[in-house]
Amino acid sequence: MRTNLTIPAQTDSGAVLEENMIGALWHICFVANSFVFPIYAQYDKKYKISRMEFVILYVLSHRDNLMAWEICRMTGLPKNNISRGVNKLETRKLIIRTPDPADARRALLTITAQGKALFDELIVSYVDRAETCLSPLDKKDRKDLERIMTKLALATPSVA
Amino acid sequence: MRTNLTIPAQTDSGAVLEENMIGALWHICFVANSFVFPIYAQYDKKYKISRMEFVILYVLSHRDNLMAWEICRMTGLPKNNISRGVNKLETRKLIIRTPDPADARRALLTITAQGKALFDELIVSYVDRAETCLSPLDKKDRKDLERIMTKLALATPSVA
DNA sequence: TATGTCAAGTCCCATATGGGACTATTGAAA
DNA sequence: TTTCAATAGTCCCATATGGGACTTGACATA
Repeated sequence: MRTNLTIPAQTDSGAVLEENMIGALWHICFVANSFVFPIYAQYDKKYKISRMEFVILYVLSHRDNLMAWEICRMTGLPKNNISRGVNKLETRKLIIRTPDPADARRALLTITAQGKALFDELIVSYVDRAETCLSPLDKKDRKDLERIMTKLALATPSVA
Repeated sequence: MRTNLTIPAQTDSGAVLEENMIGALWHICFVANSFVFPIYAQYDKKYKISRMEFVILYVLSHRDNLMAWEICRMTGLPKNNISRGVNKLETRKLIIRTPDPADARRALLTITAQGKALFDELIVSYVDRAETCLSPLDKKDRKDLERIMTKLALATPSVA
């Protein structure tokens, strides 16, 4: 078991933000990593689904007919990685790539019934883990968290 | 420029959580990645400091006389990576490893003046980026975010 | 129809990452 | 004092990752 001494945010640098905001971002990263790590490990081990592949399935289970670069934009992940994931998912018939007849560069991606079925299986662990991780939060905390994170996600500046 | 269509959280799985909590965690991961990615790229390019090395410097600039495994616990990062980082930082004289005379397995890590100086330089970008990323939040949002993320970080279940 | 530019993906390669085995040391039990 | 288990850390290796060059196609301008 782990005691998780998180670190008090105190730096010597002339911080522009209140110092605790540095800590808040540190904690966001820590929580994000701690949250997804075991999930991806399990997906890989149990389903041979990589992080990239899961992310693609996640996006496509919400939005149909997307191009690869749109998934990049929505996830902030590099296009070569997404490209690899798309190819693998296609060969496993979990998604379908429909070439756009009007523009040969483009291909629209759609999740298959098979893909959706797998995703619905995957998301169960995701929800379980979310339940575990968010259990210390009460109703109000959750509302606040949702509001704030949505605000941040919508405004987050582009990753190069 | 990026428009960042984030994804509405709606899954078919019988979610235990309110569905928006799945979205909240998705957003946490997205924000965390988008936040740190450019920073680490810059650290690597400009200072030849890797993510692991920065993390170690960060921790050691807050707490002295730590063992490597304590850094692992505080960051959730695997011990071999931390080990590599520690070795590199030691050869660059940014930290000092003091063997524990009472137990030859142990070594206490301390940041050097040189290391602290570098860290103070690094943290400036970190704060800048934090300022950018958190700019959509008002005072109350920030307070809430800090409170909630601290709560989460303290309670986050161990990573395998 | 040439020509330059941008867009969507893919490929290649060097490096980062993490699992698991291994070493060395300590402390406890027998 | 041997044996066993646990601890701290390192090593080895297979894979994941991301930068950047490259390919192909579309479209604008001439």
